[in-house]
Amino acid sequence: MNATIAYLKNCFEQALIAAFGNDLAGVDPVLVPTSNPQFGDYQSNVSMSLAKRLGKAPRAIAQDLIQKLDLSDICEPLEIAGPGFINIKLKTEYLQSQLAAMQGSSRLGVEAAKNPKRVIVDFSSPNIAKEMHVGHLRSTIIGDAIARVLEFQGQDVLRLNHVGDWGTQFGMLITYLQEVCPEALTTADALDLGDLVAFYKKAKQRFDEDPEFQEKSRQEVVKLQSGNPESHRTWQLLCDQSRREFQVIYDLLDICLTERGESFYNPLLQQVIDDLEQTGLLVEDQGAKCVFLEGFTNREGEPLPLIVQKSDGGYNYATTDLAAIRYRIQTDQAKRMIYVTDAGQANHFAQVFQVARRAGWIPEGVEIIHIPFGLVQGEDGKRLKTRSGDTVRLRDLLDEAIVRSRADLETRLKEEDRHESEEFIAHTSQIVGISAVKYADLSQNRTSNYIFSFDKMLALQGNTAPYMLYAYVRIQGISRKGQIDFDNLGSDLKILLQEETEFALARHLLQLDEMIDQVSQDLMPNRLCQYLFELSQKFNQFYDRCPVLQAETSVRTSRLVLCDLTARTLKLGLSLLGIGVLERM
RNA sequence: GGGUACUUAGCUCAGUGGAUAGAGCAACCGCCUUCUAAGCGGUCGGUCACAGGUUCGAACCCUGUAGUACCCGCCA
Repeated sequence: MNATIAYLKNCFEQALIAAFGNDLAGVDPVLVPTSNPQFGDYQSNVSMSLAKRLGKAPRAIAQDLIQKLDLSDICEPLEIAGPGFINIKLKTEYLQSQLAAMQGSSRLGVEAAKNPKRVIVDFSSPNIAKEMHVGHLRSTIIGDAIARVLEFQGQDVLRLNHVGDWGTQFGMLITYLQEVCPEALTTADALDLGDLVAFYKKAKQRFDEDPEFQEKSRQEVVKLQSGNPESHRTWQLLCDQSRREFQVIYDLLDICLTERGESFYNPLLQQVIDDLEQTGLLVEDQGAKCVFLEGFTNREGEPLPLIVQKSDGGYNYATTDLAAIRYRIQTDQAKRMIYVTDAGQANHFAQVFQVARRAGWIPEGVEIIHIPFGLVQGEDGKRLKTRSGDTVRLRDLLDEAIVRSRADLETRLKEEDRHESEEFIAHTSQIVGISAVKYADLSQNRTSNYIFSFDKMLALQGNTAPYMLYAYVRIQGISRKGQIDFDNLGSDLKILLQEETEFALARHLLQLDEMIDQVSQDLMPNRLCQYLFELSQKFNQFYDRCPVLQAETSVRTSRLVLCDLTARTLKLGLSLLGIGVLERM
């Protein structure tokens, strides 16, 4: 547990000073989990790195260091191995007591943050008047998982949905609707959102080829942005409708967001320009107001501008993003701002962050980071499309996952001659299907592109959601069979570690808090997935080797605690990924 | 042309300075009178794109080369 590594680190730091003098104060003892269980639990690699500095052989350094260390309360005697590694093996009694403490903790031994910070996670961000599509999948799933991990830590998390609810698309759309479907401008739900999307595409086409239409659209935007009541009402209608459609998907995914779209920052945009002017960063170029960037150049090697006010006086997304940064710092009091968008926007954010920094808008101690992720690709390695070449609607994608998982389940029920209620089948298929989609996405290193495959994510074996859900179900099976109430196993339970698989499982369980701490720092949910997958594997190995219910009383109790801890860890870990568990499947 | 990211087993991917580079899938071989075999064990499989450099130690850091993807002045 964290407490363990922190304790060891402290001991090593003192031993370094005791052995080699005050010069070594502040040297990192390089304590890491061992690369191989045969080396124990942790290893220190500090001796090798000090060889040159101290002018001694690494093994001799390790020897000197060990003499100043007394860890006999929690560790077996330290061992020096290879070129000078110091291997640390925790005592069995220590592991057992740590497990008992974990068992008695409602947070499984994971401490809450001591100084909670206001953190903003900006994710999902679909566009009004368009449907959510596969492009929104990763931001939504990854952003939610990151928010959940930080919330579990006790951070004060604000989940913001920066929806595209402003801008030129509305001018086009309103102009087009005036022509073909005027009732949609004044009546709620006169159109299906799907139709709206089709209209949007046609409007865009008209916009691109018809100058007269273009001009009308621009005027519509101006009308809207200048607060014309009629335009505003139409805009409101379109937004409401889209919002309800988004909510269907968020409900299906069990994701909570606070909507604060681009329009929210509208009243703040002029101030951004004025303040940039004040700082002296603002330059007028070809009629547009911009800030010239450092480290970004065009074809000719000249500095690239970030345009914050177009030559027609309009603002663009850079302006909105700058206004949002200011608002989030000044009003929301954010100390950490996390933007979960695709890697293609890396440039844009680097530029906007640079301007905000140079303008002095990001105070000391405020962190602002872009969390990029790669494309979702089809099995052909190209951007994921439907067979007809269209963008894949998120709704269709999720429905298909559920339909497929239901088909799998029904086949299985038939094979095993099991009979289950419609409610059970529907619920199980939904959890399995949605979990599979989420887990497949999260288990991948987010920075790389990822190949979407229903067959792989729904596979019952391997690093998939169903495999882990099954491990959880197995534990619930023990509970049912033995009529065990895991919540009331009793107090003062003794844990006895004897078998290899018990030790492996126990050691893994005790790494939970390190894992969560790491994910909260590097914001890589795939590490948590890896941890949970390995936990499931280690549990299945234990389950295979160690009978639980038939064991004699003291062993049985101890193994029941291991089962309970595994189940609770899986449930917690999966919940941080936005994935629910099942009692049976 | 510039920028950013990527290139690891047949396939999909982990592994952001430590010991013999790992997992899943696929293929093959075993294990159900015993808590759900949706499981477990085993075999096979690698010039970590290539070439230099830094380091006691490099898949990982630096430089260069090749390939792939994405981005590059008034869309978001």
